[in-house]
Amino acid sequence: MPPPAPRPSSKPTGLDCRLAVLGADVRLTPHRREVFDVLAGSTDHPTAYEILDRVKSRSPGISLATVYNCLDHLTTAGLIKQVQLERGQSRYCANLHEHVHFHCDVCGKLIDAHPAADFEVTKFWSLPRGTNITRMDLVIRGTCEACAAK
Amino acid sequence: MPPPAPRPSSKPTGLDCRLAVLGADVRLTPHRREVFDVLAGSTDHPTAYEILDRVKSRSPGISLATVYNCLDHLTTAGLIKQVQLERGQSRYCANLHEHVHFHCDVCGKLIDAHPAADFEVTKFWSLPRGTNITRMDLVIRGTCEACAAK
DNA sequence: CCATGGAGTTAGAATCATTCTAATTCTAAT
DNA sequence: ATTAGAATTAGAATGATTCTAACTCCATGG
Repeated sequence: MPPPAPRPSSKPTGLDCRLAVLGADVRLTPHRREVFDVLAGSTDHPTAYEILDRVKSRSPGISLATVYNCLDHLTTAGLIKQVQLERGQSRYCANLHEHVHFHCDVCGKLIDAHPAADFEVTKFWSLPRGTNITRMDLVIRGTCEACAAK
Repeated sequence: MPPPAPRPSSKPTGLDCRLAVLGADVRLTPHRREVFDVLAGSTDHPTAYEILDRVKSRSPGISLATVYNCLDHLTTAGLIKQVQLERGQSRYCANLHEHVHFHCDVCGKLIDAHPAADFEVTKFWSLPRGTNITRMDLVIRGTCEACAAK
């Protein structure tokens, strides 16, 4: 069967508002908005389950499936980042400034590290000609201040 | 009860041989050896399950649990690296030269990228004083040569 | 205004990767 | 040979995520 004709994009009214400032293209439904707000108000890179817990205080009825759904939409739109450190749960982060992550091998804490100087991937690693780079995820690992002091 | 006295480290004989060249400290049992060999002979960063498949041709009886067990030991010993790109399966890599990974968002291919110049994390990202860095994992994302050409 | 359709939401089931458990086998040092 | 610790195993258990199918909501068009 033929693919369905693309639906004419509706004007942003009502729920169809967008975070224009950030150039993102998602409908910010109440749940998505709350998930985003919770994440924006957290600095500890919560897991999906932790986010559910925090969103519940405002929207008691929300389900984990919806949290995952919202997180996926927000990630696709570039409003948040998914951080995959190791096997198991993904963590999420709404720090939209350019940054990388430091992970303490001892206590497991995740710390944002902000750029001190401009950095160009291609200066340091060679990739096949024609490769198109869109972004990079850097995880620095070691022992954090507090754990190193012990 | 008192902790058991540390077992006197035995001399490497028989299976207790070690990959001295690499400075690793694991007993290389036949299975671990085979898992390592399969990985060393692969450039496609296989998953645990793919490794099982490949090892099976030599050791038909090996189980997935043993593959995971071997992979964990080899990873701990620093003989291989575990690469976590996204939710889902971990991938493994026996490229022991310093390198980072490029991941194609279109076809999912994972490519090793080798350093072209010396790189110091602390030149580019600021971390709290006292932080002790032991290693870093960089994933560059974008579109690979072949997919970009389309 | 009401009907329609698409997107959002939901609970719960299903899936998938990984880890655990308990029994068994192997290895190296008594 | 005996023994203790490590490795291995199958299968069960767990945990995170995704899927499914029903349901709701809103914007649009008749």
